[in-house]
Amino acid sequence: MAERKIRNMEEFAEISGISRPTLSKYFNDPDSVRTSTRTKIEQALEQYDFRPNIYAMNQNRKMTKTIGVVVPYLADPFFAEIARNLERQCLDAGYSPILFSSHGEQKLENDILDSLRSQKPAGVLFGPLGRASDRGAVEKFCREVPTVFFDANIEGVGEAFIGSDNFQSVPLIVDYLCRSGEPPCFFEMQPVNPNANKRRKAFKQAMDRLGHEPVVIRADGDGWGFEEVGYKEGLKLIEKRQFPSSTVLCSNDRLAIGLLAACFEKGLRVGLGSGCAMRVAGHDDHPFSRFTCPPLTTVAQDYRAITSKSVETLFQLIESGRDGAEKSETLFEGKLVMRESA
Amino acid sequence: MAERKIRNMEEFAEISGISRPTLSKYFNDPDSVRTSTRTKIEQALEQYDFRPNIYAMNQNRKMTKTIGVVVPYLADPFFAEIARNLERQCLDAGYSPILFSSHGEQKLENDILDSLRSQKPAGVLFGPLGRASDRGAVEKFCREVPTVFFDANIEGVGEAFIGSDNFQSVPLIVDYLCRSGEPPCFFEMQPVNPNANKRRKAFKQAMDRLGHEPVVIRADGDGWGFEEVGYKEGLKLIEKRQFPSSTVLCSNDRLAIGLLAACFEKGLRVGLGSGCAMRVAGHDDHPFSRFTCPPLTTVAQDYRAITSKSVETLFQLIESGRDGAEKSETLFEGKLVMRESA
DNA sequence: TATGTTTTTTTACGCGCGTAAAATTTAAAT
DNA sequence: ATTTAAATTTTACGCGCGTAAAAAAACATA
Repeated sequence: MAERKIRNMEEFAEISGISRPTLSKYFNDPDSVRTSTRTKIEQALEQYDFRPNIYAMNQNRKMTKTIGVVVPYLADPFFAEIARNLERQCLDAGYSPILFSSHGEQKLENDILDSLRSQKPAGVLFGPLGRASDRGAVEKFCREVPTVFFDANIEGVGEAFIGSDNFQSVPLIVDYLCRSGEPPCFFEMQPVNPNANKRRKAFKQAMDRLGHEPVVIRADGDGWGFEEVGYKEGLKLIEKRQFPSSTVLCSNDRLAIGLLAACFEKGLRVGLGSGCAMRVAGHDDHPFSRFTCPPLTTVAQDYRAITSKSVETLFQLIESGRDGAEKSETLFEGKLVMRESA
Repeated sequence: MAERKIRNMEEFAEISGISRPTLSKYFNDPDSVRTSTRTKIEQALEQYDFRPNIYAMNQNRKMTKTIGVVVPYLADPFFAEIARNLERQCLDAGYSPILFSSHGEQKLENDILDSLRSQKPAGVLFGPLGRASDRGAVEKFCREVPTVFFDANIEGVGEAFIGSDNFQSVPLIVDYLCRSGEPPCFFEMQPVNPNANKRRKAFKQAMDRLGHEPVVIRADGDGWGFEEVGYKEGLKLIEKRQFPSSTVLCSNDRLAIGLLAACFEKGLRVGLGSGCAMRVAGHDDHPFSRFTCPPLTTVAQDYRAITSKSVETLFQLIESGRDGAEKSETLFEGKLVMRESA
């Protein structure tokens, strides 16, 4: 290594004995040059460690090798995990992911889209805020940049959506709860995205099908501090004895975590055994749900599948060009995760 | 808005009536032009929405407006929170933060530094892996890019370090635990960074000072799956009745969360009241610690202060240039957070 | 060896903007 | 009104690389 400092591709062409245009081709796609020249380049690369100036590279390329990854709320480990998987898969495919979090704020989401647009990314993997998203801004963005939505859909926008099949996953756990004890009520908060709405609907359908009255409790509070809402509203409801059932299916795990804290504070034992006053279940299999007290029964989203499919879909889109095909939607099934809370 | 599509600064100069070099100045620093011209520009900007090509901008600028933010493990909400604060403060100061997570892997951390270097950032806010960091790679990086370390220090590298004063925070909670019940033992895992070591030392010192035997339990397991380690090792220790004290001070909250799960599973009631078999305390005031069962007694890191100071320090560094000054180190005090677990 | 095909080299231009220098205008101060 | 300082315009060049076109070289095939 070392020897002379290489300042640009011109100099690297000199010392490697390969012409600059060929080098340019190589750095754009290593497989686009003959193997013999490729090895020559890579040998020189080991000796002199040179990296082309990314700014000069991207300036005239119609398409960069950048992939934008946008999640609605990064402080949620669920999205952190998803982001991590998406990042890695982009990296493996030779792209450069850049990660953004909207932190639950519309303004931030719009700013991200703006700054993203000016980076001319090859494509974007977009987990939108949902209800709080600025549809107009998102539409405009998607017209310019190939976009795959995950987690939450925005109808009619973007090239594809990959998510979970709430109409499969929710009945799954409703069935389980009904056959193992008192039929559940549904505990939700102000819906932040379409998933929340679908889960409520799916709950109602499933309960109807089983011949039970579907009772939904809507907690006050909004934003992305789900645990807080679950806790505070849980406390209130317990105090007023307003839970219509001792079995509570929460719209998501984070809400359930908050509710568990409330139950604990109120001395209500949660679980299935005798001596338990309540059962609490969630949805998503949040990374921390294994460590709640008691461990949370929930239905796991297949986020491996979701991330893989999202990335694959985007790459196909990028390689084949946007051929005006209809938006594709892929939903993965959830798996019941039985733990001690219900 | 709209009318004609502006393709570059040249065209924007035409329609705005401002010369291109002045526009260039404006986009680099809006305050560097006369207010009258500034308003002219901003009026035109509202009409025609034009954004200079970032790649062309950064190509020849010696210094970009980019700030790298690197955290060791983003799936940890503690770091997610820190990252969020850092991001926002960079944004507010007119810089563009780009976020990276090393996901606990040295290779990834090195890759990040590599890709970061090629982006010529104005500076980097760096939360290193710690023990797993590649000192040589980090040193090399810091020679090229102004770097402020936070959370974990790497001695002798970078321009500044901002973190918590473990030798204040740990005695704080040790004192509390000792005066409110049985003196604690210290539960740690393979240290991932200097903080872990310092906390152990601080524990020993504090116990010595109070005239108690300082007993440390080292859990097997490494990596960043702290809850898992705390849970599994906790189970083992409880089964074998090897906890030397019924009061356990954990090296951090995530470990404590795992231990709480183990206690719950083993039917050990945690808390201070009568009828409680154990007391468990943590360190950091992790965002989820409020929602554990029971809520976790811990000592809060002042991450507001840490992030603010980190960003301020970096900006000073950037503006004043690196004048070979000695590395500065700032430590903030922790605050005792008494909840029900101890 | 001759032929056709693929790859590389040579040459040359352009991208969009930074920036330096000199000329000019504007604002502030006397 | 005059002087002085500061900001802006004009002009011009350069950054590092993408990329197109034509010429040359390398390879494949018969």
